[in-house]
Amino acid sequence: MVEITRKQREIQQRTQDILRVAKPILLSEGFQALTMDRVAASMQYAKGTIYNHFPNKEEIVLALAIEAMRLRHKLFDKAAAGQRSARIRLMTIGVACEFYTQSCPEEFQVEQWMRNSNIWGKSSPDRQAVIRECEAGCMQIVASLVRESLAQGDLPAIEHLSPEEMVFGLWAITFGSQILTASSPSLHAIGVFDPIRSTRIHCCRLLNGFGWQPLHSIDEYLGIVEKISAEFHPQFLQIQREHR
Amino acid sequence: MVEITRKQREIQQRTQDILRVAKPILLSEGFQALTMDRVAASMQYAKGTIYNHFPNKEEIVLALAIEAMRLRHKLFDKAAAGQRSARIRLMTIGVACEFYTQSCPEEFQVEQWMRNSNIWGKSSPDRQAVIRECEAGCMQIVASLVRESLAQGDLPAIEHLSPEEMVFGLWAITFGSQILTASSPSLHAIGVFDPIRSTRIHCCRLLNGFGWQPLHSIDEYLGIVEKISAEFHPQFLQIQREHR
DNA sequence: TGCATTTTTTGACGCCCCGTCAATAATTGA
DNA sequence: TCAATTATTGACGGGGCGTCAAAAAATGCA
Repeated sequence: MVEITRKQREIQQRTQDILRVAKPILLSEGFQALTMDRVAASMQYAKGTIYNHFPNKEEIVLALAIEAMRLRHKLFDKAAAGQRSARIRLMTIGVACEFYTQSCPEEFQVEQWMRNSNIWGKSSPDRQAVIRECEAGCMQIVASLVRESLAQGDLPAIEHLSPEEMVFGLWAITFGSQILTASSPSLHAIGVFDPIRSTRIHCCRLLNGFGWQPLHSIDEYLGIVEKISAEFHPQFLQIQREHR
Repeated sequence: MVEITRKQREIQQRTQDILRVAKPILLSEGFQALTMDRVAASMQYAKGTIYNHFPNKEEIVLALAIEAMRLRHKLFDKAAAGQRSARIRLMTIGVACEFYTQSCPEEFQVEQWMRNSNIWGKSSPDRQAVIRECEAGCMQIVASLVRESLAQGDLPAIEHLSPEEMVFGLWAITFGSQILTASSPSLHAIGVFDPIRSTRIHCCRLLNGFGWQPLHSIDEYLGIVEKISAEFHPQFLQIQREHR
């Protein structure tokens, strides 16, 4: 079962090689520049061989997206670990999101490609399922922090929102900000100069709004986030490196 | 100058006809099903004629997106008009967003296609500029409500955020929620059953967090939003109809 | 080692789409 | 009426997708 022949290893390796070739093409020239012929040619294989690994080019993008989301998941895991309060660990996840978007721009970009309905729609249910699992996994990490706080009493039970719905709010604002930042070049022109800072502030307001103890003033909050950021940056970098 | 010959009118009409033919193809079968040959064939024109109207199919999508965003803009205008307090009118814009996403799903969908980097990247700077103007116009409507409230004293000047950055927060959470709702079929499985209600609550928290008077309890807020929704729904429907 | 069988690789092929452009048709206006 | 202008047409070159029969390589068995 666990036995893997040399041949099988070679094939797995080639799958990796294909991804390594495809990624820069996708990132620097876009999806439509990513052609099977081109991938094959630049690896000195025939096109048919590439099709042995991926049934179409959309699957290549999804495979890249799975790698990207695994990295995101690892960052979340690291952020959520440790002995600190759930609120602090939640903030650390926010920092992880910032790290991911800023220091892993390629992975972030790949995630955006994956959300592209052209691509998503043509990919296989199998890979779609993996991605959904990964997404749900990330969600679970956050949701369990919320539940932990509820159990601890730091976070009052709220009649209006389930833990998951609270996560949904944080998720929406973080995700929405990042998408807008990435896709709205007019933001700066419009008067939003430091979207990361704005997003932090909005998250703080949301957490305080939930009544999540201890409440932080904006300045306190920003200070703590800075400290967390400085502390975790090297660890996140390490994870990013290990991710190959 | 204002004179338009019969011929020119015919041509403008045909541009419209092309859009009417293209829209359902795009919406029901996706971008890749939208081919110039197909559009031409289903209108009984030669392909070249279509190319006289649009230099490529991406432009068709952008033209549809411009129509969609014009509708959005009109809804925002209606929502922001009237004599009520700026806070209420801002909430009405939130309701307009909900209406747009739910009752104009085709337009909402087209906006998503437009954001697709394949499509955006191949379209002309002219149409891109129109879209950006439209986006900025919507942003301005909201930002001016914020400024109005600052001037009135309902909204305390905040040392941390400019009006635009406050809008950015509302925009991010609304937009983020809608995108997640539209593109994350796992949401329901994850425990978020009523994303619209959740989003309303998060917006309320944000507004209260800004110290925007009068503060509303969640229940008050939800009640007011319901009332606004009931009141404006017919008007919004009217605008939608007039929009052809 | 030799040979038959299985597995893998290859690239030409059919199909379809894009965007062009010379030829044709329609319209205009004098 | 007819020359000049404008609009329409669809065949064409270029290129990508995904397939598949044939060729090559690897494997296993005597």
